[in-house]
Amino acid sequence: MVNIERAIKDIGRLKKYRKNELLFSAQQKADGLYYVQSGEIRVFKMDEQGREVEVVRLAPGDFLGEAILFVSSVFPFFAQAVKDSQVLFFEKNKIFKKIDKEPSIAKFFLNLLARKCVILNRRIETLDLQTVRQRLIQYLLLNCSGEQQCKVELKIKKVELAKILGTISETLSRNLKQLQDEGLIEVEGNKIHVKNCSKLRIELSS
Amino acid sequence: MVNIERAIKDIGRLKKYRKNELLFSAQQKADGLYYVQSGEIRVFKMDEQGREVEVVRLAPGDFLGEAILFVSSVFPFFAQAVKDSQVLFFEKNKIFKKIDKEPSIAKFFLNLLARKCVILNRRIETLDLQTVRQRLIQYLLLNCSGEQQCKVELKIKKVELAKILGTISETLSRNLKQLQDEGLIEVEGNKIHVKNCSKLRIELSS
DNA sequence: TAGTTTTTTTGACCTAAGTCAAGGAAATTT
DNA sequence: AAATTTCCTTGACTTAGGTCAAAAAAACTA
Repeated sequence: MVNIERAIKDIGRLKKYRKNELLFSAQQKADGLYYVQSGEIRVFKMDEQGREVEVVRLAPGDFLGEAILFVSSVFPFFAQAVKDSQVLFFEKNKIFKKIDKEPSIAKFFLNLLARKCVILNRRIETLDLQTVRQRLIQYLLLNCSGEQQCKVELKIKKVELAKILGTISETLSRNLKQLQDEGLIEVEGNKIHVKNCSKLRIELSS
Repeated sequence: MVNIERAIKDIGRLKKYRKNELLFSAQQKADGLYYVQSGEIRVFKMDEQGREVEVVRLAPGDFLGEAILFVSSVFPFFAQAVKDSQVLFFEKNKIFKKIDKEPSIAKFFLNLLARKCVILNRRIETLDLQTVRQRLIQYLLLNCSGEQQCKVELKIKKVELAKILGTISETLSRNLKQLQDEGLIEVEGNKIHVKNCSKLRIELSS
């Protein structure tokens, strides 16, 4: 697997973007995919009023445009560097040529897309839960470290977490307080200590 | 592309299931993927209380287990024939061997997974909309036929549609009525005539 | 066609969660 | 350390949408 990773990076071309620079715009032909090496990339859409609606933020290690590439069309969103960033750009033609010669490359991308599907499915399952409380609990359980020490350290702002959970910061704040009052968690800044995993788990499935 | 489809079907093994028969159970090792040729397959999970929670229903032409296969693990759900059904079963090993010899097969599956990602993304976008009304409008706009004749013929029960929209049938019913009272649509059984597409489109993006 | 079952709609009621507005608390900047 | 800005929490209010119960309408079955 290590060799494959290297083989793949070999086809990539290093690109550097300064803060606020656009990687690409919506409607632009998707002629490749990106891999974030450093920095931070903001992916967003634009609504009819011209307001920007953030879709996701990418950290080092994340891919961008994998799915679009293999359905061959245009990007449905914008991508912009939030900080100075380095990305690898993989040209569509190069990838396809490489796949023809090297099946393991194909398997790498198959695995990449499959994992993406799994992540998206999990996201849908979360959004399908009715209450913010349930979605928050699910988030905590999925993100807390090992069985014993159930701790979650938020690496994003609470406004962002609220968006992920399909709600707003006020409601998130109230729900966190509620769970704390019930003695189920302990909130301290951006660290959340889950005190009763099993009780939370039971609540999710009832 | 036709040849590829045929090549793929060649690796598949025809399997027949009678009504109510299980294709596989949760936790069972995912050693292949399925393609529905005829009949109807119900995919569901089981919660801690042993209640069945339906995930999706598959019609002829649908694939099942594509994503799971390429992350190599166990099925996270059950699959059961709702009617007598015929499916093609593709063994994992065979697919992987074929991919090694035939890159176009790899591309077929890459495309399949990529399209799945796009569908899942669209689903998430829908669920991210706050109100049932918005989600319903989005559904109508995405599913109505050509520009001129904006008609939607529901091929599923309204209870099912409600689930897709992340709500319940009562709320769906009320929302349909509301839109009708506003003169935006005309409901007649399972046919919905969208009378003012542009007005609906504007509402979505405000 | 009458009877039975399934699906959809309607009504009354209530709670989760959104909006608006205002304080606090952190983090940054000067 | 004071001043700003950004982020988070709280309170009062309102509403979308869920629950329960029952009626109406469709779809089957005999």
